[in-house]
Amino acid sequence: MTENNTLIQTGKAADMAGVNKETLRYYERNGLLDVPKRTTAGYRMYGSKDIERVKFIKNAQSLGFSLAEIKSLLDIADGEITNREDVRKVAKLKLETIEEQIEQLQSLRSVLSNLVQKCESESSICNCPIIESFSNGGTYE
Amino acid sequence: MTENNTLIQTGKAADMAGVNKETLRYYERNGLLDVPKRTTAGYRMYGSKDIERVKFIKNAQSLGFSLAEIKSLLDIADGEITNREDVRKVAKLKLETIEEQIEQLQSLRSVLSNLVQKCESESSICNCPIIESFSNGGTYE
DNA sequence: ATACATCCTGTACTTAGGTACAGGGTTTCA
DNA sequence: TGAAACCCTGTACCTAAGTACAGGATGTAT
Repeated sequence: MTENNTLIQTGKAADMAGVNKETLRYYERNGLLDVPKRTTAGYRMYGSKDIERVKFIKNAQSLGFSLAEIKSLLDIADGEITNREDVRKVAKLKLETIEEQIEQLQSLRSVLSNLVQKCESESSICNCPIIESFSNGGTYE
Repeated sequence: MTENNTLIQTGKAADMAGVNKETLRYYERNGLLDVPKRTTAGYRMYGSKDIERVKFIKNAQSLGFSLAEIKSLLDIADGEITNREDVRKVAKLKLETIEEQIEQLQSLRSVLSNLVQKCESESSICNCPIIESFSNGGTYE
């Protein structure tokens, strides 16, 4: 295992995770991050897991998940939801969302790449139907 | 073509697009929606294209795009960006983003579906590594 | 002709997700 | 031993993306 148990303080941790120091405090306040260990002087000390976790949060955010949704995802991962039924229920719901998102992104991708190709070959301004093909491409009625 | 040229007013349009009336005004103010036709009394009248457009915006938002990004996407579709070079540049950039997002979602999907399966078969609480497999699964250093 | 649902404009408020001090305590290094 | 470079808490502020009036006009059904 590539475990690394050295602890670092707020500034470094924030840099490594690619966020602001205050963001770490904010996530802590909102239960997205465990309360970290402290030195006797009260300095927060973070481990590599914490940094991974923050990166995960940022990733998930860029995919359109809200912090509340991300929290529920992390709660599953943490085993904080102890009822097996609940785990399955939540995970399955997320799975459905994710599958829809993938489909929509794929449809958007094909439209865009089509557009790029047309723009590369044709000489007239291409009036491609991004909206038409996407706004109904998903799972909306 | 399944064209439908009947115009409807704000309340109905908002309902059909699944948004608040004020949101339509907000989008109009921010250039995401064309200024609509008006009756002599000043009532806004929307067509089916407008509704599609709003649905598109909502879709794209749920995928993590900001309104600013969506606007640039729509500007391409509208042919508002007239320089072919620019169209290609913007579209290609978006394409890259989209591809990354798809990859990340796929990786998250596999972790989650794995989790669901394990939860269905094993009897101990599964401490699955959602974070580990996802926080570095993308294109982050 | 009057009630009731809609619409208009403008401005103010709200929520999520941070970000930025102010005022004060450590640690480190010369 | 004191300046630099960290850290702490609390509170205030900020941006994006809406959402909610207030105060007034319009349209429609009885």
